[in-house]
Amino acid sequence: MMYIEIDFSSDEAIYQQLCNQIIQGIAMSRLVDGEVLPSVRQMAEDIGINMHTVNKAYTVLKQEGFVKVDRRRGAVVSVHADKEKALDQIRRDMRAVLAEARCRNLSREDVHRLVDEIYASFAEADAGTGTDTDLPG
Amino acid sequence: MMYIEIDFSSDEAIYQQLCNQIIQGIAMSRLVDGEVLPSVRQMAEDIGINMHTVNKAYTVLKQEGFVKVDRRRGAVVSVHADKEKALDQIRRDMRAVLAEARCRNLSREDVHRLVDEIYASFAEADAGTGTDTDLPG
DNA sequence: CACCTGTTATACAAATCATATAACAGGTGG
DNA sequence: CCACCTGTTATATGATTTGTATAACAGGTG
Repeated sequence: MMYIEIDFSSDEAIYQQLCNQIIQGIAMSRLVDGEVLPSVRQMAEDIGINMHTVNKAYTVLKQEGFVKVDRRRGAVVSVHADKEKALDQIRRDMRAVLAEARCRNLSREDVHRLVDEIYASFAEADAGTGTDTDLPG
Repeated sequence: MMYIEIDFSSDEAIYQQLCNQIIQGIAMSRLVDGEVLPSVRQMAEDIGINMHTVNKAYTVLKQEGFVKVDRRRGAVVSVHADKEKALDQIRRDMRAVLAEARCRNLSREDVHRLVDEIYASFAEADAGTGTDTDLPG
């Protein structure tokens, strides 16, 4: 199972951090389609938080289509989302980030480099798994 | 003054929406360095929200270096932020957005196109102002 | 039938969000 | 000096969110 690390001093909600880390885990192929996440009780015990906080994270992930629930197994990674459906949300979020970036005098090229850097870091952990990526070199 | 539009049914906090729209206004050069924002009381009345909600937004913008306060004039747009100081936050936010994008099967090239599209939209309103941009064509 | 899943119902404390009324400190202009 | 404008602060209140806690329920497995 992948490492989950929660920053309890962060202003970001615990369930939100958990969601983000799982999504990033999927992006890095540390979590692959069909993989079973730890049960809400197990995950809660591992991290040292309440069961309901984990459940809330799973519920959000389910609503956003990152996991599906199999009653016999539990929460299963399931990435069958199409581009178009989620694009609106991504566009909104991206717009906010880019507005800040532009105010900080980051050029379009700077952002491209940052995107490449992060996408590369996603694929790094993915190197030996045989998964195909969109990466150059 | 630029248009501010609040979505009261949104799950995003009002002061947060206000911050984002002002930052996007700066990114689009609808708000330029030295420009005076409406007073907290005026802005609150215009939008139909409480003075303190506006004040909270201004306080956040001040802490993040987007405005400075001139006691005689009020909140003044002031973008003197260096790249490096704010880069960590941008990198974190960008990483979260890109993780979701990659899970939605957006390729690196797709993201580049999205970035170009948004950056272009920033510069559009900026077209007749003589401000130099990083845009191609 | 025990045992594992997610899920739901309550309840509770703490924090956040938005509102409201009121006052204070500093700068401007009549 | 005095109204008048700024941001700012102090309190208070109500709604919502967050996280925790105990407990129970429904469905699938062995």
